[in-house]
Amino acid sequence: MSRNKLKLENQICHSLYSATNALIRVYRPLLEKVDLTYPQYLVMLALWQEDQVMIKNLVERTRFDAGTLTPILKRLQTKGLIDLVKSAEDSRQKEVTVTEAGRALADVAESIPDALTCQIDLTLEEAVALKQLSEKLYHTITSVN
Amino acid sequence: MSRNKLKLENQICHSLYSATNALIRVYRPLLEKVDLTYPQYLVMLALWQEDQVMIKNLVERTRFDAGTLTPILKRLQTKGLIDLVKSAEDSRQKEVTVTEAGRALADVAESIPDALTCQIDLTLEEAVALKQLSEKLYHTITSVN
DNA sequence: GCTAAATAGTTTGTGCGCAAAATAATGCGT
DNA sequence: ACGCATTATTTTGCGCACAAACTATTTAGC
Repeated sequence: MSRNKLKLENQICHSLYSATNALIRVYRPLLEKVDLTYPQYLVMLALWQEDQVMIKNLVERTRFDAGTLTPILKRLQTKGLIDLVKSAEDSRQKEVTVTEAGRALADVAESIPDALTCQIDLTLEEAVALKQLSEKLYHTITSVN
Repeated sequence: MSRNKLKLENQICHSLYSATNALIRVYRPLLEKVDLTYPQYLVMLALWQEDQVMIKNLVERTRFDAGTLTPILKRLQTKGLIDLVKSAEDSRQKEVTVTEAGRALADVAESIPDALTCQIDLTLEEAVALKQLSEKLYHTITSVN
């Protein structure tokens, strides 16, 4: 059997890729009630945990590319969910703050994680294993630098 | 501890999402020698296994949206790797065929899977588990319809 | 046989994802 | 103090990802 390694069904990345996209498709209707895309939601999750941080900090926590984050933040600002203020100490940096409206949105978002869990038919053990393996993959890849 | 469920580090999807993106970033330099993006590479993998198929068949096997696949196929055609011919029996359909140049590219692509494996530091068991869990997630999500 | 529904594929518009280049401000060496 | 590397962020350009609307063809119902 030649070219086994080139077989689509042997590609971990294809499974990971299609599962991720499918999962985000499940999120989409749930995120409609907060009017956020999944990447925007991730940024808000990070900010609900800790805001008044520089963009650099969000790059680390969300794992987004800086070039990706800039337009996302601009859209969140346009929606009135965050404020972006040039830092006084170091004017290269910008501080991101959640507005009152942005903070109020967290109440609406509270129901999303449970609603999602209902739609993915994995046991808790499977979910934890999947998360841990993904984390390990991410860290082994990004630490090779 | 309030809002635990909204914590970024409890989000499976964030781990999956960032791991997938990181993995595709590892692919990018490897795919340079065949001048393909990762999605284009996935389509070629599918076609190297079986071509002379309709686009519908590729939608199933690659799990790409039809609207995503159309421009990818157009680019592969522009590169001279595939031919697209309107079906004689059912002229709504198009048959996709790998050209000679497209088939020759498989020889170059042969080295990619091994090169990739070297860069991700997972054991075989972990890789298999990650793939199987991703597959299960994908299937439970997409069968809910 | 004609109309209505279904199917295959394309188009359009918005939003990432990211490499590479650009911009701007800070820090460092001497 | 002056130039030069570094750092933070933005811009540009291309390629997905996908919902929704559209086109063209085939199939089904009657």
